[in-house]
Amino acid sequence: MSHDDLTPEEVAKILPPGAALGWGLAKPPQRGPKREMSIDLIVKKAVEIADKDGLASVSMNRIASALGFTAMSLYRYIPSKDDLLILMQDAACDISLPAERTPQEWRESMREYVLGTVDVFRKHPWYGDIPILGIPITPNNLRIVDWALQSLRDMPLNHYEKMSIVLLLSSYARTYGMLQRDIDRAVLAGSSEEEFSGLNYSAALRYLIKSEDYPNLHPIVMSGAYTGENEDENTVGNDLDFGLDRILDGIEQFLIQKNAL
Amino acid sequence: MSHDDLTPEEVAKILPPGAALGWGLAKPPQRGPKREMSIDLIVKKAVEIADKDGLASVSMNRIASALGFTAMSLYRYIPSKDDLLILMQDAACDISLPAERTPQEWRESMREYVLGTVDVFRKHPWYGDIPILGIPITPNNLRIVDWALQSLRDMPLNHYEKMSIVLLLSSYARTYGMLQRDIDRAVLAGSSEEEFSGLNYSAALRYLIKSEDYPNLHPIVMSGAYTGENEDENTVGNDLDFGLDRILDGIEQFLIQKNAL
DNA sequence: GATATACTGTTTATAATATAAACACTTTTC
DNA sequence: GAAAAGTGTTTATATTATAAACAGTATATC
Repeated sequence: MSHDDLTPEEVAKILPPGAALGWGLAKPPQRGPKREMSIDLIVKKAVEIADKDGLASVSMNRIASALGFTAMSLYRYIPSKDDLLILMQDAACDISLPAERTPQEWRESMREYVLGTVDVFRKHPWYGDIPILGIPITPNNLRIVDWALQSLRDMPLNHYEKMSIVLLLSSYARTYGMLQRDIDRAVLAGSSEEEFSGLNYSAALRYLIKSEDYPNLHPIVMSGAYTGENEDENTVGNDLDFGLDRILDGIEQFLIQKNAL
Repeated sequence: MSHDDLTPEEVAKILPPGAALGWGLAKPPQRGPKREMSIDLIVKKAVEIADKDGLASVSMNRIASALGFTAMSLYRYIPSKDDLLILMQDAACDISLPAERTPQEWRESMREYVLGTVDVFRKHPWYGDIPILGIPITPNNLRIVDWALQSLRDMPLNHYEKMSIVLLLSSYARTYGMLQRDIDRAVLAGSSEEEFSGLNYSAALRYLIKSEDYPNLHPIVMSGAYTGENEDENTVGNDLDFGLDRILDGIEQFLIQKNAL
């Protein structure tokens, strides 16, 4: 249980093939013709296509054609499309991390982490479309987890408390990353931010939302706040910052209660 | 802007077809043969299939076959699969809401809302697979938004502040709903909860996570806390409750600051 | 009652998907 | 030199959403 002496081959067998490839655990072939492609090249091209045209446009054929090969050739490098997705996900997590911060700057550090993670979703709008099949186990993804933990390093919290806080932050980052991405996407699709926020639907909602059926929502729709009209009257400002401030306040309460501050 | 006198037909034109159908804004056909199906029947069957075999198994052919018709017949009722997805989403939101609570019980009320929303994801594991294309605009979905607002009704907050808090809660519910669903899914797929939590990968991670590369994560992986070994040593308990408590604490701070309590 | 109109469900057709199987080559190992 | 392992390609399969054309049916208007 605690004494583990595994060979790289054994480790590769435990992990999903895509993850094993991400860790570079596949030993290069000894015989046969020289390879004309590489895993990196394939993943890079797949990411490029996804960035430009979305995850749905990433087909084996499209990738291979862009590289000047046939679809089937890719299977000599990556066993399935699911494994390719794992590799793409990890590639998107290959970001440069900011310098470490002092323990007193835990709030800034956490904010930096959340904003940095949101950025992954904005840079790679397809990132959130890949389903989560488990906890992070690929190298770059884990590097980000390590980054998130940095802000808590010297706090008198146990491992589980630290992980729960990181999970809370990463969840928040994921949600807002996807929200932000959806807005970007709607804007790009030409439907404009107005359509996304619901501005176009204002009139329809005013007709449909009766105060009998929706007593609490009714006044908000009527005021135009639900669909984001009169954005200048919005005292809250950025929703992302608002929610993040509440979460950081909540964490602060916990840290005080734990005598960690 | 504030004086809107729209006919149902005009409202139907503003909304996406799926949403218009959800609101019952399509006038029944006047001529032609009697319809042998109905929108409700189709959506119900689609939900049934998705619940059993996942969203990917919901094809026009599969739905129609299950009802004893051909795939193309469905297009006489719903113009596209995207519109069907909107209707499925709204159908999943057709849940029974608990009794109202007093203003002092705002914490319980919010908790109830979050847990109720998480339940939608667990009951309909496909729910989170449908991409969000904008703010809620369908009847049952908006009923849930109305429910969430109830806890804030008598608080001295403006519309934007209320919506931001609801967005924070609903985002949290979404994240944990999907997380919970992913765990359920992994268990169902036979890979067992252990595989999802990463227990199966413990040995591999202990080999891969070097303290030089992952200084903050290293001790957590080595202790087994990352992969959830020794769950009995976990002092935090349920991650969902932990994060929710932090968020509610953060909201409480905000309410105090606003003299709302 | 006749006819035009609107609507029904069906059949046929299309382009795209992941990937399995068989193939002819090529490089290394024995 | 022969065997083994690996290369990229060709061919084939089952599945997808939905467009177009069809024959039949119920209603509206003459």
